[in-house]
Amino acid sequence: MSFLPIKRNMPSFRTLIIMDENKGIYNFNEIEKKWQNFWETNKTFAAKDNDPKPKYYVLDMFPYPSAQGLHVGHPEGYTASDIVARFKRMNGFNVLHPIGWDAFGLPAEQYAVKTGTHPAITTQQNIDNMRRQIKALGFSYDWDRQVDTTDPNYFKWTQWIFLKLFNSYFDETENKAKPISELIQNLEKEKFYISPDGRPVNANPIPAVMGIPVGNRKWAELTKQEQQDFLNNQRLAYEDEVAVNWCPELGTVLANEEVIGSERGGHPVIRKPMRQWMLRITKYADRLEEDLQFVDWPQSIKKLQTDWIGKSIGAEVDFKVDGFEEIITVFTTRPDTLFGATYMVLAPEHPIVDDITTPAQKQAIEDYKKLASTKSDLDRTDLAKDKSGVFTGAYAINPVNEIKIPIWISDYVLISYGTGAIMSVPAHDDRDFEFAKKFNLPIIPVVEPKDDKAIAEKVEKGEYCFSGEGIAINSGEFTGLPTADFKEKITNWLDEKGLGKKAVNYKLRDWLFSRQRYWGEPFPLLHLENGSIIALNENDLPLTLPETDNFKPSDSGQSPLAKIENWLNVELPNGHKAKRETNTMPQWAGSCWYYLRYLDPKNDRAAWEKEKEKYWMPVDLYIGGAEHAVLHLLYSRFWHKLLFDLGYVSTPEPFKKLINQGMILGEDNQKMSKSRGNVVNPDKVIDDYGADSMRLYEMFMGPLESTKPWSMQGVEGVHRFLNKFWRCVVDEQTGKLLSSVKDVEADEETQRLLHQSIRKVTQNIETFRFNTAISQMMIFVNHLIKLEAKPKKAIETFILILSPFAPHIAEELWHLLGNKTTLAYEPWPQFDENLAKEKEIELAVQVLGKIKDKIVVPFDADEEEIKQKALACEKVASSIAGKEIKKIIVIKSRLVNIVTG
RNA sequence: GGCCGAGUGGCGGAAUGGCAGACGCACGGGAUUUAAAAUCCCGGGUCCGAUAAGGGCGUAUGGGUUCGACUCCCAUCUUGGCCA
Repeated sequence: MSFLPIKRNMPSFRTLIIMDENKGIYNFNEIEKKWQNFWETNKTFAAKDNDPKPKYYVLDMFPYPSAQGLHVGHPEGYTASDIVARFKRMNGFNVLHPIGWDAFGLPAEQYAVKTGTHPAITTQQNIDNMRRQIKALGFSYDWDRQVDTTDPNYFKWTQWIFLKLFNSYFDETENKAKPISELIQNLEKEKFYISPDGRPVNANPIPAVMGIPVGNRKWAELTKQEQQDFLNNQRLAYEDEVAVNWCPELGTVLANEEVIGSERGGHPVIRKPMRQWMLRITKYADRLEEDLQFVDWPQSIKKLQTDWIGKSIGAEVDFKVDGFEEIITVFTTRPDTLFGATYMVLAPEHPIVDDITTPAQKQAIEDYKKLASTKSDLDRTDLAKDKSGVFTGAYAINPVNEIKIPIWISDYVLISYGTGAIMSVPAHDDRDFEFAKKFNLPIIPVVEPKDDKAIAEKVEKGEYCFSGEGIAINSGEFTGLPTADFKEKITNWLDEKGLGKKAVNYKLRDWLFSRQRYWGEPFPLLHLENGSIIALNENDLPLTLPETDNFKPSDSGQSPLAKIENWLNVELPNGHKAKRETNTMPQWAGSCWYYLRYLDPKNDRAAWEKEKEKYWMPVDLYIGGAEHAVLHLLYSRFWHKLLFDLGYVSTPEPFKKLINQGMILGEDNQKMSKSRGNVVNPDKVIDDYGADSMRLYEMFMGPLESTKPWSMQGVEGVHRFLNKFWRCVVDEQTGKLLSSVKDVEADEETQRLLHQSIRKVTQNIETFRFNTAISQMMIFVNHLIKLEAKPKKAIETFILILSPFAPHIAEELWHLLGNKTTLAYEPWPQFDENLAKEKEIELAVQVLGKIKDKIVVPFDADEEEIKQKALACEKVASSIAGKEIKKIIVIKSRLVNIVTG
């Protein structure tokens, strides 16, 4: 007999236990390891392609393998999806439930800059660690389908999709992408001409009769350079000189969406014009917005995307500049306020600024431009800040009344929105109003609010800014029109006079797709000496990263790749020299399509096999954090639509149903962070309480989608529940089946509770309300433990409904009850409504909605019987004495309400 | 500033028009133990009653709809998230 310290269900307490007498305690560490090994060696959760069973694809947002490892927030979503995956398997579905690694990214690269360790090494270590952690939680992933975005066998296909973007154009008439080779063919055959504004247009059907429309040109008439430029203007991936968010500290540009994060990280961002790769996501703006109606996503996420796309309908209006040839075009959603435009504002970066600035203003304008370039869009549009700006000295002419209005520059106008120029209507736009007040510019009211007289008066005096709709005033021949009519009339009027046209504008910008980094997918492109760009052949993919030990970006904004000469310089088979593109793709690239690679992860001939795609897609359930509401989800949908247009995928949308798990706060109710010291380590929780307790607790905390604080004592609570159930089945001394577990028929109450539990757990899993499912299971176990003779059949059934939540203990007990194989594919128990019914029910008896008494009636009592019994109550009788009974409301199984007069 | 969500015991939460506080945590009392841990039993929204019986009040605040409101509507306050 030996005395050994055993880790048990008392994490903070070490004790000596006589081992022989405790063979049967709930040793979660051992059990969990055992079943994890079992599942792995038996490939229990391998998904079968082309199985006759109905398919179900449950996807988790794959993690970035950080050095910190798993956070307790990760297993929340992962547990929820795992419960659904296991539930669906038991319900006869062929389930695809994969995981992988979104492994490119800045942290590994920054670590490399600091230490010289290659990011691939750091990344691999982090993946190994995180995989260990995830495996320790017992998720039912098909591990043979893992993907790693940094693996050349993976990013080969990321590059392949990039080539699809590069080699496609967007056909406006069909509203879809097509191979650019088709466009070239049509141009060569002169089915298409090129319009004066550089768009491909259908050639006239009867050219012999009609001739070429004025201004249109044939492809052959263009110079080589013009052809190149034209194609670059059509490609869905194109190079452009844009004012970017340059972050000197990170040594890279950032997408607009990323700037906020960077600023929170304390890295300032400045505006800087640079040559960049862009993706023409704006071509898909309408479809990205419209197709949201087909997906089952939270309303809030759909709205975020709609707002991000930011479609607005208005007009483009041309303003002449007094004394110059140039014309300034502005976009406005309120063309009805044109008569109230008293000045114009250009973004400081607007190309016309230098041309029109008068000598006297030159210095002031220069200084202001410099100042503005150091601010990000966020700083510039911040309403809380003071408006600033400088007069250029030039005047524009308002096309509706020929009045000269001063042209200013100000950083509240962004070059990236609309045309980079606005007409200012201070009477009806808050920011214009503030600006006009500050610089003493005239305010002319042109819209009168309909209902509120007091406000109307103030608006007329120029004391109040009214941005709503109303009736036009001071607007020449248009005076008296309601806003909506006015908009339409003036837009037509402008169009007729050639002064403007109807226009749609989007907040969504083309996607800035290049980063000046090492640790990302290289672009499969070559720059020839003559300045043209050619794409690598698909057969030449993957283009891998060169080895180096210097990961520092240059100060000029070039990627570390630009310094690696033997990779950079290429000689083509024809002897021409070329340089590789030195930018790399942003982290979003790999995550844009990973859900497709899971379908066929080892395929080296194609990104995925079409048949497999047809079988598995779309993703039925996608669970992940709400922080990806606009970025990842919008980008993926964009790529998916491209692939759909080109025929590589069969569904227009990738993710059918989406659920966001809520945030988990620290025990102090604050966001978990290292600096606060409130971070919970999943390894420690699993060590002390086991994976099953961890999983169960994460689901028991509250509704999946809400934010909620962590509580170690809460973990202990669910751990006690598992322990209790263990003791319902296992003799703690011997480790054998408890002698009170017998092959007996369950009594009526046990039967009822069991079927109520099956019903509740089934329904709750279907509606993702895991917390109440667990409560119900606790109620059942609280009952079961009191039974002298515990019916074996009922226990078996209960194990099955517990198994998606706590799979290890379920498998172990299932095995102990004499079952020979895994329960992962056992049929899900069905409930019987009759058995779940209560025999007698208690009803509350109310008089005028106030509870007076309670009665007990048989389940199937009819209304009349219930009424009589309710009226017979003594307390009821006394409170209705002397009053007329108007009606009696009977809600079966709930209550009776007696309404008196 | 805009949009979205949330406010229920000491705490996490349950009840989505029908008995408010299921289930769990923490707490108090008891059993078991030499003692503890673990386990089991009992208790509990709050106020007035005596520690009882009984009753009043109670789901952020104020109003409304309804036989009946935590639940629906309007306003206000607080708070979280996202965006600017």
